Amino acid sequence: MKAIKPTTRDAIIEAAFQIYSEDPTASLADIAVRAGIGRATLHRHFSGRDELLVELAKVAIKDLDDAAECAVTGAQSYTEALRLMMHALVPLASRQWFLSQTSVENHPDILAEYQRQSEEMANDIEEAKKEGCFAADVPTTWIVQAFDNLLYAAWQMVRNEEATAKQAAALAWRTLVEGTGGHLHG
Amino acid sequence: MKAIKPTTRDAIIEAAFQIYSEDPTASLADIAVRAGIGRATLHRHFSGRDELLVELAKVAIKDLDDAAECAVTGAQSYTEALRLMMHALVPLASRQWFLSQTSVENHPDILAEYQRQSEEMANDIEEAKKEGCFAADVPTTWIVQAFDNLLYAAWQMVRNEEATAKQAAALAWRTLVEGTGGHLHG
DNA sequence: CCTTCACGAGACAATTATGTCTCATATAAG
DNA sequence: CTTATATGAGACATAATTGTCTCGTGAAGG
Repeated sequence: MKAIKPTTRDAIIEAAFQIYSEDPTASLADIAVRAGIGRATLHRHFSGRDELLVELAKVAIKDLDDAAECAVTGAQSYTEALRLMMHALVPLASRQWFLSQTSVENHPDILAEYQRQSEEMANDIEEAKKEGCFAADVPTTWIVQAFDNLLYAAWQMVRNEEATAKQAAALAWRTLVEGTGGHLHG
Repeated sequence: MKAIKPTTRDAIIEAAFQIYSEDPTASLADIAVRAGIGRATLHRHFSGRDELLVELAKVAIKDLDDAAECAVTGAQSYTEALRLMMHALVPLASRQWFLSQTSVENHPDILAEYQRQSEEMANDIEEAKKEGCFAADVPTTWIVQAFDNLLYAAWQMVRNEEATAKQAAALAWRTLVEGTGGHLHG
């Protein structure tokens, strides 16, 4: 029961993330095709759409958590940690996207994890504020929103092949902190 | 045939925009309920989902175009026009959202209009660059992405009742131009 | 060679979404 | 009052999706 080859399961999950970010109305058959497997095999790994969605949420939270953790440990300040997080999260934007779009609000433990993650982000931003990275008169909730959406913007740039992940992340961070403005406030 | 009361049709379209932004997998029955009408009535106005989607795209483009036009005419510079557009578009973010998400790419005229709109936006940003609003070394495509996504971030703030439309639009514009940074570049 | 096991393909039923139809009702115009 | 029209409710058929099942295959391991 547990000896299922992990790559197939992973392929399903990755395909689901990809397709969901492109077309949220996609059917399970579409996901199976994208994963390069048969539809029956998908049902061997996940009893149905609900179970798959819950699993996607769990994986998304774990991947994002790991990436964030990894970024934070390599930083010597909250400001630097957030900058590293931007870079680490751009390739995982499909996960972030899934979590922000899907209403897994009925699953209490996933909702709790999601909220904990959000609070952690808000906390990091508050600390970065104290370090002088963000202006004190800008609401933290806005900075969180801006961070998430600029992250998504960076991902779109990469998807459109208009920038590399590194370039896009740098642009997103620069925009968040300094804006795209010219010399007017130098 | 043409004497259909406009309010019912409008109610359907508005309900569809709302529901679509919340749950893209919603059924036509869900839209009918949200619009406060019977499911059969929806089919009297739109032959099916395809026709509804095309109509939504047309309405979205028109609403956005009107709002943008109105904003531009009241401005004396491209920079000011873009700032006014941000304010004008926040309440219409569900339209922007729909256009960016839905794949109406099979409909040639809608696709053409959408691209024309995108190019116009890119052009306005290029002009604003010349006015000194945006740094020359930032790609225009990124500024477009950032504008759209910060617009969406502002809309989320309003939806979460964490800010008024005016406040959120001001935050989005400030972030786009100056960023959320502190005193580091004052 | 033989067994096991994950898999793909496809048949099948159940569920859901969609599109069409009829009928009764309400409302407004004549 | 009468008529035209938009509507809601609901029956109905069709199509799409979903979930379950069986069978044959091919590869891994004994």
